[in-house]
Amino acid sequence: MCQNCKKPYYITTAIAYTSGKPHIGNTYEIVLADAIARYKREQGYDVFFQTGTDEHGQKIELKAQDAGKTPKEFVDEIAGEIKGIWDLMNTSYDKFIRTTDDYHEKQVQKIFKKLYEQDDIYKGHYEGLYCTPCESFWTASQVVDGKCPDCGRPVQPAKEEAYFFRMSKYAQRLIDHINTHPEFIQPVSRKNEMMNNFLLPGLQDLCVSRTSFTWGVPVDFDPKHVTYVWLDALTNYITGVGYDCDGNHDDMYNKYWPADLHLIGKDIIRFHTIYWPIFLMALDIPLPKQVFGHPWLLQGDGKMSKSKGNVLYADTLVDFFGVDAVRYFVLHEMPFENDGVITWELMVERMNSDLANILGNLVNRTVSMTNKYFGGVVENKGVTAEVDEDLKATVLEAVKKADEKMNKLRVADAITEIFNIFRRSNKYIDETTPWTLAKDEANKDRLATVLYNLVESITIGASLLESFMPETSAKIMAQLNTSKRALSDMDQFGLYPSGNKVVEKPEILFARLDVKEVMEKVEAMKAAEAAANEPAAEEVKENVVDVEKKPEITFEDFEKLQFQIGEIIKCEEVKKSKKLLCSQVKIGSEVRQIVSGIKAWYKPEEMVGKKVMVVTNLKPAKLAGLMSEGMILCAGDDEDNLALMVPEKDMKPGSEVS
RNA sequence: GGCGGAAUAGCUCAGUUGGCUAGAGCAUACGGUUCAUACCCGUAGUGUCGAGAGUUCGAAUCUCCCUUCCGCUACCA
Repeated sequence: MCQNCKKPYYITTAIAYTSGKPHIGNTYEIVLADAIARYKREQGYDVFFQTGTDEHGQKIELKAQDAGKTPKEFVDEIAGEIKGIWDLMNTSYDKFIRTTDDYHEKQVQKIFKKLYEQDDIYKGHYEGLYCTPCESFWTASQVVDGKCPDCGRPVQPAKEEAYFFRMSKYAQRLIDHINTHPEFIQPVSRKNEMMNNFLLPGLQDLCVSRTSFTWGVPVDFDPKHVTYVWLDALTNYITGVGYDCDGNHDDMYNKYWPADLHLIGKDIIRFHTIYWPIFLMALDIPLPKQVFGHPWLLQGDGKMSKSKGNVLYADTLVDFFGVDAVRYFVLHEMPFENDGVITWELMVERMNSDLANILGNLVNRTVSMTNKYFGGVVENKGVTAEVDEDLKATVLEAVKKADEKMNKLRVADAITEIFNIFRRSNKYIDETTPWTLAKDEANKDRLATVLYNLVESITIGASLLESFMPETSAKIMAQLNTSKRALSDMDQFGLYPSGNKVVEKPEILFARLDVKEVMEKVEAMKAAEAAANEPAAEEVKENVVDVEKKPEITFEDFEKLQFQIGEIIKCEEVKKSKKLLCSQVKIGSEVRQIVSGIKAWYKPEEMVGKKVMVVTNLKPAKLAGLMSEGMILCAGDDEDNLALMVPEKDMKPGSEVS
């Protein structure tokens, strides 16, 4: 590499799934990546920042169908919406890749073929290990007594073929890599989880193709298969920079791969730290340097979900607070390892105390005083006092500390360090009391120096802020009539051009908000939304769950099942298990013991007395050491809600359901 | 059930290899100030550092045990 060339830095986010509009939790990731990317540019790296969309899969095929669109039309629309939000948030990505881009699909096909030809991928046969009703495949170790671990029915020879990747072949190499590169998985606590749960017990082979749907990248040598999610999605990180399976890589690829950082949600750490590295090993490509699984941004009243009506979208928040306030909030409120919380009240609080009071007001009072006492001219007269030293030290120290925090990806902590500059500056005003100095002409030069020091401190602080709040940073620079200070110049204090003139009238950067007023607006907005959704038939369509379809069965198959009403007469927790409840259920004249995995949704005492629908001719099985003679039926959706099936009228226990 | 982590002020958390009266922010109360967006600055706090035992001159920090919570995972008829 040449001496004058900047060091490359390649950062990616996960690609967003185009099944719907991303909420603020999803948006957090791109903002976080943007802050890191912008900061790395400040540090002098040649940054390439890639994001994009994951657009294949059965769920999208079904959603498109419901919307009366082709899958491509559907994903075009959603991808556009996602890109719109990324742009709204002022994120500086260099590339927006879509898994439906033709160069990507082409490479996925080549990669699939290559891996197949070198025997890393093989066509699987599930003889004796396929459960037809569950439409699931099991490995020998998963099958219990020759029966499906899911439903307990005997597993049968394969009916559907699929391609598998031999994960175990590379497991040891990956274990060694992780052990010798402690920075690879961040935060480190995740490393143990991956090791103990997957790598050390032995990796299962991974299914990499599907025949049950068609909206995907076809396997070109066996077209009834489409590539299943991970081999398609993960490879975006290399195809986006011009990887070519035949070796004719784009220069971009040679320059930027291996990636410096994959920024992803903690839910997909496994795929990025196990499957992805192994795919790369199979392709004989270097591994990314670091994978950071960030925590989640949660609503105060639980996980965001449409049915709860508590989903927050970036654009809604921006309407209330503005882009930079939202950026500030998600970046500041999210710790490194634990989940962060977002509520309207917290947003208002941060907005008022940090942005309006500490930062906005500081700029405002400084500019005002400069105008009032010196007609806007900022001049360093060099009349120093002891307090100045502490101010300077704090400012220069904050620059260093923020830099250290950013190098460790501690973005929230870095912001806190920057705000220490503003806090210290406010204190400096109180210590120097410019309004007192102004009363005596003899102190004029001291007063000028004080204001110069303030303007200089704000210039440095606001320059640092650029990575996190670019618009605000620019606005402050405009008010101070200067340009952004380079990071490399921040090791000294006093570069603000003496004699420069600030704007005449300070513009309010962040207006204080009244919590009550905001909450009233929020309630009004929610009410309007509810009213708009209520009568609409689309609502029904919107609020549905799509599940993988099971093969058709005959009436004879159905007749094999027996359903009856059972009354729960006793119910207690299964102590050994986290999820199980053990119920005594009266069905006709007999009482059966049934174990169900519903502890998270129902307390034993609220189960008692309920009449429920039971599958009564299911073969008894042992669960956590207890016999279970049947199955209590429940409905579950994609948002983790669960409801018992109870008869619409009161029925006698034992009544048959047909 | 397996593996891992956590428990510190009202709230959110920080506390490096054991070492002086245990810290920050927010919220609260009181005081100061008036350049500024009723802002800013200062002071005050309360803490059996989850319970118990141990090692040590000395433990928030190390060991053991208990309780509670969380994460991943298995099971979830």
